[in-house]
Amino acid sequence: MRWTRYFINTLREVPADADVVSQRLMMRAGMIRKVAAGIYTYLPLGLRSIRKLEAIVREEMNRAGAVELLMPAIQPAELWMESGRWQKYGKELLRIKDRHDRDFIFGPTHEEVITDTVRDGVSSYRQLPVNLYQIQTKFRDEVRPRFGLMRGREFIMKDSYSFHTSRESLDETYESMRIAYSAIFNRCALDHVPVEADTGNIGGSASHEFMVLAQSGEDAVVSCPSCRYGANIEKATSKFFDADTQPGAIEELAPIHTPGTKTIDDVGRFLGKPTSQLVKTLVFQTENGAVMALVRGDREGSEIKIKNHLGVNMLEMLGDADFESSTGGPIGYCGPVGTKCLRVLADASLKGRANWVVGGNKVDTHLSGANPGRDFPEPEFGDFTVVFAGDPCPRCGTELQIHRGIEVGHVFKLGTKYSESMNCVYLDEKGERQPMIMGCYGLGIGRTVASAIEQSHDDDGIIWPMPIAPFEVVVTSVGKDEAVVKMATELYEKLLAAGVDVLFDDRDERPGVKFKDADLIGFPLRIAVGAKSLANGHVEWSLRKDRVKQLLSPEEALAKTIEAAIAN
RNA sequence: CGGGGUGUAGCGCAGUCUGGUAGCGCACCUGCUUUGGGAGCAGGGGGUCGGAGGUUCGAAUCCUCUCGCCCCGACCA
Repeated sequence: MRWTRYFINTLREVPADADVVSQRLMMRAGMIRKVAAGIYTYLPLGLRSIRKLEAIVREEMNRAGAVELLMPAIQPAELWMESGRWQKYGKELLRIKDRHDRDFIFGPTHEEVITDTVRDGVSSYRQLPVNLYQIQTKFRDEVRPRFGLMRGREFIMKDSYSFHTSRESLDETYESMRIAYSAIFNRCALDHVPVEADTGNIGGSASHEFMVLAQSGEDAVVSCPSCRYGANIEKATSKFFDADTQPGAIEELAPIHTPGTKTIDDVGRFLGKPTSQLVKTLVFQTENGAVMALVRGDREGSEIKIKNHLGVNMLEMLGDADFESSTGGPIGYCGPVGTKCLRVLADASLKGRANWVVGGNKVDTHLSGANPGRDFPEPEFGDFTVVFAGDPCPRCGTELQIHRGIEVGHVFKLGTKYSESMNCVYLDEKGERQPMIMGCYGLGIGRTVASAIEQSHDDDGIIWPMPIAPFEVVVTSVGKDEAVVKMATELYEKLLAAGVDVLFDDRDERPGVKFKDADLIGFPLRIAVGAKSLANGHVEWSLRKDRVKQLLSPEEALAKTIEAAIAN
């Protein structure tokens, strides 16, 4: 491809609304163009990288035994009503009506359609397992789209769904998908880590996310530096020891006058005790009513963990308005003794501890010597707190670390959630109807490309990993000298003939402009042809990643380029 | 959904307070000079100032409504 015949528009200035590096560079390099919030055009250069990644994904999916199909972006509401997600999915579901006023949605994911497809096409255990995938544009009406391709409302995703007759079979496919995902990210030279994850809106029993570690990541990843433990902070646990707490003698329940101590820090200061020895009370509103969660004073409650434990759809901090009527105590002095809350949860770090200091459900009053089982009903113990950096690893006890990460892939064991609600069954060897056991596997295409840029760039532009670079090589002619143009054209044509993905910068521009553009777009290899070096029989060969220039004969440059390009 | 900000040429911005009919840089076109890391000079094209309504002799500027976009929070694949 010749630059002058292509469609590239690089920007010297950064668009004002781009705030992460991948978005800035993709916009400046002319790869994407914003059309509306979270909605982008993939310009020719950007589309090339997307297509290259898609090809890699197809290869690895096919290798893993998955079979490609393509489902519609638009889906009838009935399927979503059947699975129950028409109500549950919320405002992110982009809903539309057709001319007959019938309800449809733009698909954010395809569990419903694939389940409908498979229940129709599979009736015997002999046809299972099957693993189907597609690469397609998804729609999620995000509350706050941002960061370019990182969080769009319209985005390209690879999604696969597998159907099985047994847990073991699901485990096998799940494992093969995890291997395929790692292979894909490795081929893109992405520094990634698989971690345990919450299942969120999709549901199911187990799930892992593939995280690319990057400062701009929107997720927090907890990892252990010595064993392989890694988890999204939503899911992460720690082996949390409470060394300070010895059961000791059981005290009597006694009120303490604690005027003006609304926060846990106030109480700690007032009583002269570290907050770790106090109990913090959190109250949430759910669709079933108010719920209380008790955590150690120096820890933070995890809404996701609490929500999962309760099995509710809605969980939010209880507002001021109906606080007292729901809990029986004022804000700041709320506690488990005599509470009106329906359920009381307590973090595992409190288990076995005696003589709790808790809110007294009366203004300016706390209670000491509160003992579960005696002074208030035994709470439901569980892991309800957020892991902090430095907490002991749940597996080996080493201090955990927390990093920012970008979620580029997510695999789930769905079990029978959709097959049961949607009656997706097969006949087993005995002729009995059984729900299929399902798995699903998502991979964000645009997000992966953006992540590659997040991980690999410098002040001048993108440094592409060769496999997803829009072009592998740029041939830059420097000046209009006849011999230069002739040599550059010849090199370009030979590279083309050798099957190398090459762009010929044949523009009538000053060298500085061409080099700056080449660095910005980030072609992994560059051959520059200029009059001075050509007079000595040389062209200049360099890699984008180190920009070390080598003077080579045209033949050597050609051979080296072909070797480097074909190598991947 | 709450809070804050912003909308003027393809991109980055000034002009708005104090009303007088739109400007700068980049990009683009023409010419000359230049030519190995975003050239110089000269000339030129391009904007219903987000939209609607109002006030006024006159509105980018003041008022009302509305829409888009951005940030923080809440929420969430």
